[in-house]
Amino acid sequence: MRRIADQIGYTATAIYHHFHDKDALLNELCLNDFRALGEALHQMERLPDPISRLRLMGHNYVKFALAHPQQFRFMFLVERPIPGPDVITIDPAENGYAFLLTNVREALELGLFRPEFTDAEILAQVLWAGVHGLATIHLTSPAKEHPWLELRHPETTARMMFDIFLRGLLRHPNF
Amino acid sequence: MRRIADQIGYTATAIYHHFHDKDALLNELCLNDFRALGEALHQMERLPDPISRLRLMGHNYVKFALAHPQQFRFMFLVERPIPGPDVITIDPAENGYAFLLTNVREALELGLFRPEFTDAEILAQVLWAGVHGLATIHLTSPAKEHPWLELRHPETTARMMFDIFLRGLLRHPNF
DNA sequence: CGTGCGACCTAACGCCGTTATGTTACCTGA
DNA sequence: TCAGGTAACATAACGGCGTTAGGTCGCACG
Repeated sequence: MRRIADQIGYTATAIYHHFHDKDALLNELCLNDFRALGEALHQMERLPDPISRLRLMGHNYVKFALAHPQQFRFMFLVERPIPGPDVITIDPAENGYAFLLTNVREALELGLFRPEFTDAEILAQVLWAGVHGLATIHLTSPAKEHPWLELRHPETTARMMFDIFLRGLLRHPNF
Repeated sequence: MRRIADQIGYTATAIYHHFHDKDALLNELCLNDFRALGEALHQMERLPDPISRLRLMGHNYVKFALAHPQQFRFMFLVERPIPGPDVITIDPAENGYAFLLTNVREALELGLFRPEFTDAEILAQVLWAGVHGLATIHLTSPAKEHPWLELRHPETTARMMFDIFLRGLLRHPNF
């Protein structure tokens, strides 16, 4: 808090007139990052094909994590009292998960997936887990330090992951 | 450190005679957890089929994370100076990733995967990312607090993830 | 013109990791 | 046998942290 205060030209106590405590401040900053991620995800030329949109979303997710490692770590890897239900909006334009869900639903309704897949929620979570795990590993792994782990280029790995996922998911894989 | 010392019946400074600083102590504990994870992963009836082994490994990974959330968080989600290359062994029996890698290699050599897949390392990382992301999401998500995210049962999600992965990977999916 | 209030400060509290400086019990070699 | 070294602890204190109590100042408003 003192260091933040120094950087913005105030004393630490001044911050407490605007935020209840450190967590409240961090949550506010974190919420900002979530909005940035949501924007990064749905910021794409409005592709007609939901499958292409899913691909691009995954790509953007990994790209965001690698381009803004501090923010990503901050959003998902730092233990912090979770913000109340009120602060995270449900608008797909801002909430990345909701946006993912609508795209999965669209693909489901178009009958693009194999018939055994019917639950959009669980499919969305499988897809999210894939890219999230990839991002997390690349952000937290002691990469260069340990020769037994040769981390492949994240975007290449992501592309391969999408290929595997989609071949497993799609009724008629066209690649 | 003071609280740890209290719990073990010593003063905080006594700890500094056995560990250089707090990080050294935490790294030692963390290493312990990594060994436990490695053991949990390769602790399976020696299945003849590498695909079944991969499935079971993934299942065990998620199960470990959910059964020992503190340890898992501690291993992967807590920022901490990374331990030197010397402390993590390369023996597949202890190192979970190495064990994953050998199983992927075996499946590759048996020609179980589609021909476009040749790099064991990148395949292992895709598989790891999947279960790791799933575990991470379930350990860090504000789950019940946010109605817009209906987290499905992790083991069910994991099974569906394996099905999708394997259908995308295998030359002859038999399910 | 007085009052209230928001924005900010100084000083201090209690907690934390860490260190300087003992103290004690035991082992070891002449 | 005993002097000296050493391992295993302790006490007291340091600096830094988040946080709070209390005070100052300027401005809006009846």
